[in-house]
Amino acid sequence: MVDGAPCLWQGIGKPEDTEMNLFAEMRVAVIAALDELVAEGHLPAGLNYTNVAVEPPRDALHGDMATNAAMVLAKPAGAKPRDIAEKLAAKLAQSPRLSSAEVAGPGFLNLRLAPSIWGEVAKAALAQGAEYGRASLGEGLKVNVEYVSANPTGPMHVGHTRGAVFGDALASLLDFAGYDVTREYYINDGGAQVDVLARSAYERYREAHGLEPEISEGLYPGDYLIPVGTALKEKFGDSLLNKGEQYWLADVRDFSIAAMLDMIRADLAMLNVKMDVFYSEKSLYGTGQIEAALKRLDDLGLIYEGVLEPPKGKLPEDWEEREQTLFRSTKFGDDVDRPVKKSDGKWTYFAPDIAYHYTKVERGFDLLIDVFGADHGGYVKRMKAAVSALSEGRVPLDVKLIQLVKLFKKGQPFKMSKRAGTFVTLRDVVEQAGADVTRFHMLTRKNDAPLDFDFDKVLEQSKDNPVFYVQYAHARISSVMRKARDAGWDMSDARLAGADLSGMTHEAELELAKKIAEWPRLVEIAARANEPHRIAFYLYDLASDLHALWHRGNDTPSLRFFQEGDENATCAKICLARATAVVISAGLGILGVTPAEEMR
RNA sequence: GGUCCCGUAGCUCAGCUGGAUAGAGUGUUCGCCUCCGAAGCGAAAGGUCGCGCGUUCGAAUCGCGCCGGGACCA
Repeated sequence: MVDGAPCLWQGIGKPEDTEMNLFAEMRVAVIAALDELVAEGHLPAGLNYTNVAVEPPRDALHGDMATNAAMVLAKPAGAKPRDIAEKLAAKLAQSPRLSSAEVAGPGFLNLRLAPSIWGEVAKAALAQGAEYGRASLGEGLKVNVEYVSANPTGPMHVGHTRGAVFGDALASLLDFAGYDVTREYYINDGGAQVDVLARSAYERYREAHGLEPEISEGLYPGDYLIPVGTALKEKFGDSLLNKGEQYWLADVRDFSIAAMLDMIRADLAMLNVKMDVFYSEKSLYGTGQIEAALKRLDDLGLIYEGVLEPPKGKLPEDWEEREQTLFRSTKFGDDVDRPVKKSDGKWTYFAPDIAYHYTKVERGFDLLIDVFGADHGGYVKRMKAAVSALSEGRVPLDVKLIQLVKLFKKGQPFKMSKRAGTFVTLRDVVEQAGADVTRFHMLTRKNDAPLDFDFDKVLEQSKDNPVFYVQYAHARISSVMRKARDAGWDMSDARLAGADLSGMTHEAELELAKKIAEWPRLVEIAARANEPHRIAFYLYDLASDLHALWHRGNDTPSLRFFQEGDENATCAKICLARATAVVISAGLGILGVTPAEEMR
């Protein structure tokens, strides 16, 4: 709300924390009015208002917002919906912020806001700038979002790219919705695969010495290890040559992991993905942390020695009909209990995962989110079981699975194959499409739906490319503002905030202002659902309204943003345009996309 | 065999955690460039929301069961 705006709800009181969310504000007013009806004896006391909603109606003809209050409360209040709605309408109609309140259909109350509200919305967006729409939904709760977590054994591919973009955008969205977010990457540097990495790099090291590398089956054949071999030679000279693995494995492994992580960090930077914490799996070993986590489970009576039933169908490779140490994950909804220590006394891969998540619980997070590739779907139940057990139900773990990316070139499917050398890395994608385009496009689909990525389509500059369409809207606003400044006029936010918007009455203008008014509500909905793609769709709609208004200006000069020779009128028009740009910019910011100033 | 996801206009997909006559883009048909950036705009046509049962004032949305597609266990 703009500073100094009067409290306009007569005797009802305006909530302190509405953040110019008209829908939240109106809901508070509706509930206040209901309370008055209770006080006056028209409704019984003790009604539950949780299902009372104030929403935009599907059909704009019904007004600006609608409430279902009368229908929700009819039964518990023992009254007819339309009777309640009539009384509620009479109460609300007293507000100068409403121009009408009409009962419709089975008991909807359709509300139409006073025209002056829309100007206020635009100015509120200007005044709050990048903060407009920021929500307090998260109440400062500490949430840990773990994403990417690619093995440090090679470059990241397209699948990682989508997970990285999704996790990053989700983290930003939750931050904007009022959570205290930590972005985290779990480095799988403790398992057998990093030994394979070391052996592969060692062959490249031999190659750097002019020897023929023996890249046997099971080693990583990629060219990306050639520079690592060269670097190993620079560091160790020939001191590692012709020696048994026990002499060099640890050194080469540490060196190679560091090199891979450097590469991964560079890739993430290219994609504009940020991390707060890189958490090493290896740091859990030899420090008693795995033991501590399992002791915790043991203390809760959830660890036992036992033999698992053989699974139906084909036997998994790691199944053994021997006694091993098991975690009673079935108590928390898993299908079978899971081994944490094999019969030979070694940890299973699950054990460090448990310990790692235990550190998250111990680090005081209120909510955990893991972003996994869809191929890890099988681990979801056991991880949830572990976190639920370790935190005694206090900390929820939410796992977001990222579906496959299907690549296309000129409309033709583009198969990835390591053998054929058509392995598409994150770097390939970003170099060809650009970080902004890649990010936006990957966020135009729900995380659990497959995504088509066509290198040609995403770069197309046309309306059917949402990235372009949204960027173009922002660029147009910048363009018209440049034009106004070139006329020698002050277009600062401070000046625009003083604009007289009483002339903003055309349907196309109001449409745009109403869309801007929906932004705070949309942020909450998207955050609640953990669905950043909703931001992308909203931005497309917003851009569409901007473009529509722009084109109206072609036929109707009075609707143009630039009003020749009239500074005050231009100021009023550009106030709305600038408010639109503020929201586009904030929305793109959540998606991690840079707003364009021009489209050259 | 089991687990998870999906099924909405010819095609690609949204759909507000249960609301009114289900929406965009694309494609088809029609109208529109002397006009702030046509790199488009406006309009029309197009749907048994996979099928069935249930929950209730009210279901594309929630539950159960089928059918079909995908991913994973591998």
